[in-house]
Amino acid sequence: MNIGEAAVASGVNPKMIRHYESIGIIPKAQRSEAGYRVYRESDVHILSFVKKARGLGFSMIEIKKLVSLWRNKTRTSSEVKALSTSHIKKLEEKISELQAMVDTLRHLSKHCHGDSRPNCPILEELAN
Amino acid sequence: MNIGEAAVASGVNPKMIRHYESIGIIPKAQRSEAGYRVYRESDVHILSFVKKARGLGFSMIEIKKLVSLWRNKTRTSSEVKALSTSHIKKLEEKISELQAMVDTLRHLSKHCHGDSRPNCPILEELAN
DNA sequence: CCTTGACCTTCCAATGATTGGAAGCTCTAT
DNA sequence: ATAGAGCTTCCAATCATTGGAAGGTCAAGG
Repeated sequence: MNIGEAAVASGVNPKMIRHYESIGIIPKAQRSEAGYRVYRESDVHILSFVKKARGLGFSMIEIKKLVSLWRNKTRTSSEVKALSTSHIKKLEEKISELQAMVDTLRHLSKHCHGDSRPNCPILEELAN
Repeated sequence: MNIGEAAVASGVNPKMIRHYESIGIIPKAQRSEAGYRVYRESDVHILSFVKKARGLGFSMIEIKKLVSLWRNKTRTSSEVKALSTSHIKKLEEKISELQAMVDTLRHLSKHCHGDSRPNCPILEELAN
């Protein structure tokens, strides 16, 4: 499989596949005589894994750990769970932060006439 | 006021003040004979405005618009409200996205024993 | 056989907001 | 006079991703 085919098969585009290789997330692909990267099913499997993990918001560093845990048959599920739990915590902190912004903005917007007059509680709040 | 004093007064550190100047968020500060940036109360006021807007998650581009609306006495509150509303929408989309991740992860974590065994539904999910 | 176009390679750069450091100048206080 | 704090500019790194340029390779069709 060429990188383009692996990209279609995994849902990770060629640019990112090369990038993941360069930062060590995935092992260095074998090369054809002409220097083209060559992929097997197992490589596509790793790429799909990475894609799913990205979809759950894990950082590349965390994904590197997840991949190595996945590959390591002597891992303990507690290691995986710890990684997941701490990630959930970070996500929830971020959500709280964003929700607080929304709450503030909603409150301010509610009191903004939104008409042709210049008077606006949103700007007033920012200015104080 | 020097940049350091303006930083304390506004809560925006000197590095960021220079950065905001360089990208045109705030007007270019006047200079002392020695080339030091000199700030007045009104400059600090803008900086505080920017800081508050950042705290509400607005992007620098949006903040640039907000500052210009704030400075423009012929603005309409509908312009401000539109900016705020579209920002709220983006925030809520982000929250939904993060919440979906949390939901999935919580579900997977719940079924993960988190003990010394290697078996782990989190990895299994990522691998499928 | 040769050309065309699609694909591959590497390298460099940009995004957005922030932070860090280096090298060098200015100010203040001792 | 000198030390130390603060200022200046410039360059670089973060994080994940995307874009482009310049050049090599492959497969198909004339």
